[in-house]
Amino acid sequence: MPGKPRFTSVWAREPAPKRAREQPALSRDQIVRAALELLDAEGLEALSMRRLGARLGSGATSIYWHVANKEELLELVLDEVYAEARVPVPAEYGWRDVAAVFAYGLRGAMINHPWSVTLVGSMPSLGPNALAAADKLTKAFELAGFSGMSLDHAVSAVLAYTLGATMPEVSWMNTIGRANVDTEAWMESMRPQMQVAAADYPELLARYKSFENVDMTTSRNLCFDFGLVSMLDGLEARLRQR
Amino acid sequence: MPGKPRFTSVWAREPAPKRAREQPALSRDQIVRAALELLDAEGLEALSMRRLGARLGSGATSIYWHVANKEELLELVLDEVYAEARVPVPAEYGWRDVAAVFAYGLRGAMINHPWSVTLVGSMPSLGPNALAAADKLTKAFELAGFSGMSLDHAVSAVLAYTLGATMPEVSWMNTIGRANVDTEAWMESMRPQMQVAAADYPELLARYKSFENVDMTTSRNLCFDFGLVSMLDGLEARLRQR
DNA sequence: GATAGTACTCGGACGGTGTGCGAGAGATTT
DNA sequence: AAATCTCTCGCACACCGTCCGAGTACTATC
Repeated sequence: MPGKPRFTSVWAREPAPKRAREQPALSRDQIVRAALELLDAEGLEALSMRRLGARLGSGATSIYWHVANKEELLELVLDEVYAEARVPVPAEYGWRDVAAVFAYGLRGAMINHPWSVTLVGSMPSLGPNALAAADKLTKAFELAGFSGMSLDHAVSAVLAYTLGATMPEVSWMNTIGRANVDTEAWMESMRPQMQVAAADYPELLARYKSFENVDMTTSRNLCFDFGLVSMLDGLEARLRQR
Repeated sequence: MPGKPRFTSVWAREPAPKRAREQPALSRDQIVRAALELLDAEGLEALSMRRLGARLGSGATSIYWHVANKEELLELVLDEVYAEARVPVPAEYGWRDVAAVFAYGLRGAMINHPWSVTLVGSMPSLGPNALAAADKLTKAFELAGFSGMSLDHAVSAVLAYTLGATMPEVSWMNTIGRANVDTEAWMESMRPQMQVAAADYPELLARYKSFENVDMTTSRNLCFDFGLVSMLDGLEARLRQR
């Protein structure tokens, strides 16, 4: 009897049955680390169980002893990205600083691991590192005076903006090709297509043309900061009015 | 000679060579429509070229005459989601109303088509409908007094928040299972795992427990609204101070 | 009306994919 | 010594995206 569909996630299962043999030759951590390397080096679609097995010097199906699914493996790897975004301890900094450091940290981590943006769209982030980050953020906001529903909502808002702002950025970089760090070059290479695409929107095109000679990454940073500060300002207003 | 890697996207190619035969038996629109149906009915991983071909009553490979790639097909389908988010004409409403209607519209469209969240993480949104929405939003903001870089940044901020807030919501719903509209039921079914996952964060758990008896969807709506209004407030402050 | 060309359709095949299964190896426990 | 547990892995299955080339039907030209 299948019963009602249950909620499944790596985080709901025992991480490892036990420590039995001295050297299990393969371990969950090892697998996750190797997967991370492969992903960083060759991207999401280069990660197959066979390739991962080869990199680990073991059979492809051996992995399935330590991990139930490919999807579970991806959950584990995604949480590693959240680990890269450090959150300062709440008591020592103001809530705005905590939020900003976290936001920049998460953005940086996602940019460092471009494959992660595809994953955040595919699965919820319930890993220990994601939870820890959310918890610390919540504590900082609580200390600042947020309470009740507003507390959760404020945390969610910062998280949402950070994710939503970073995702298209990285998505862009992904389609351009990760090897191409030369921003000027790809800007040049895509202009003709851009004109075709935006032919119906002369204003939009004009705007993008005017950005040609500003550095792309700093421009992106400014844009991110603008939105982040706006969000924090909006939250602060809500904090003061009560 | 491969040359430098070019920027490729559906939107940069000729949409259809010409109209030659009376009834080409298959058309790009038809394909996109069928794909949409299949996606809505059975989700992203149920969409294969063979299944799509079968649904169209044609061979799987026939599709490749009208569409270069599966990925291109997905770009086309994703843009259809943006089409579902109507943006009121700028001149008749204030910028906040325009932004809010768009944000709610896009969120609704993504919730209606849960597979879309995976796609927005995988590819940039450069389709005509996405561009049209961005253009109208920009016009409304310009009318309101935003200018220069702030204009783009403000539009990006609203877009980013909307995407980032909706994505986790839908991601959640996806893993729970789309057929399960009964919010109470799945809330019940996942509580034990939730406790395991959040065992290290008693405060977090306590907070979620306190939400047990409020309706999940209205709670989500409130959360979305909170963040959106905060963002708009922040933007408005920036608008006034100059 | 014959001929050439264009616009499509489609079956077959190729090289991949995730993963269930069962046989086995080696250490530990009884 | 026997049984049990932990872990590895080759094989096989069903399915995937898509290249290729032959085949069909319609249009344009002579």
